[in-house]
Amino acid sequence: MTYATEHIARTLKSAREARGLSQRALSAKAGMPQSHISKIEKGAVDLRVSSLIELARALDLELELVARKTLPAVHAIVGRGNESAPSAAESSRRALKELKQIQDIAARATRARPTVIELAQIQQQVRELRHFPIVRDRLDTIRNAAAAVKAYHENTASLESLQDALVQLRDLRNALAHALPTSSDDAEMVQPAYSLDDDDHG
Amino acid sequence: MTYATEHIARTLKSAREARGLSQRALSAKAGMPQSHISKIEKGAVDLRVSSLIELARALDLELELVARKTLPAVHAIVGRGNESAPSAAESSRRALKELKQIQDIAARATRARPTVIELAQIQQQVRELRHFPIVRDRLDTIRNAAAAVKAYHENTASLESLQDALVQLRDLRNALAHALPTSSDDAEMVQPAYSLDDDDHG
DNA sequence: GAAATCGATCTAGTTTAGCAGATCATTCCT
DNA sequence: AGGAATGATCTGCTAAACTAGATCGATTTC
Repeated sequence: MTYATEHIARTLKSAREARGLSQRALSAKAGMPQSHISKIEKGAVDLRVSSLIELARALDLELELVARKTLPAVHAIVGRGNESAPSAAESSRRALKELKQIQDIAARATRARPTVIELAQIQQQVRELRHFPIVRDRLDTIRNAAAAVKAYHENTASLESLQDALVQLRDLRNALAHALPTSSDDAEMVQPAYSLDDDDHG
Repeated sequence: MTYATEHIARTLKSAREARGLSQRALSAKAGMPQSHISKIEKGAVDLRVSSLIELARALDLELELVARKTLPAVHAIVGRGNESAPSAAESSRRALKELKQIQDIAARATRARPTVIELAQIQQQVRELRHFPIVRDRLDTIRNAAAAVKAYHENTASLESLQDALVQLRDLRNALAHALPTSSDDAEMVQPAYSLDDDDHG
């Protein structure tokens, strides 16, 4: 009961944050009180399917019932590999913390200088990066970017260095995205579309 | 509210039938009263997520929240095309009825002669065939198979003709399965795996 | 005709999601 | 110090999911 429910809760929460929505903003979109969303994301409620669908729709997500046999293929597309990799998850925990820092600093810097669009773009990149399992050897890139944003915020660095950081983050995101198992690659490794139900000749 | 809920109801029902489970058998597996399952499959209730998950698990299904952008790719794997094709659905209604007949006759014949494994295999084939959108020009194959099973059941045909029918059904199933959009075919038509969230540079 | 199994439908009772709306502690910005 | 926005946490209240279990008509088999 608790495991799958919490998984959904996490998915909803991170989807909301990835879109930069507050609980209140989402509550308006989905047509339910913010207090309820808070409870949902904490896994404190066992929602009804209609609520889950409404919430998912507001987040550009869709509810699907997939055969367990096709799960690997589906996850390859949807992008999982997170909670199935227990050791990799640990290595990316530090990266997540770092990303969170960048987000904070960038948000602050944006309020100080709202005209600098690079700051918004950096926030966007970071938002997306939070969804990839970051490998250790890429952590430096993130640290460098964090330092760059901080330095720019404190007026000890030029706009150029900020743009550099942005490019680095974008490259990292694209590299990670392409590193995911693509459909063309493992099209033959994956469960074919026609063995949906049971096995033959039981 | 109603649309997506009913879609889930249909999915659950056809998954149960595909596995040859009765509502009572499923209720035992999922740990809920048969009366409740009946209501669920009729779309008369707005279930809680925990119930949906329990039910799905009992049917070897898994609940997934997928980004709307990846829906075409996911459907290519999971296998849709059913309810999205309104005209093709009509053409396969007759086929479904025919399949249902084969299932009935084969079940009866099996009880009469439990040692004939071909009968069980035919039932299995039919069970799987029910999940494909049958095109008109394949209907004859099904009709022929139905006649063959009936004739065998009534002792007016040999075991050989029954085996022929089985081979025909198997071939049909495989042909239909391969006719589905395979991953290798439209791998490039499909949403790439890396545009999960929003678009860049909003 | 009897027995079994199927899905649908009722009764009655308990639990809980969901709503409306207020409150609170944090945090950040002026 | 004040103001704005964040997420978490309360208070009723109502609607409905869920439980346990019995019953029903239809099929099907013996």
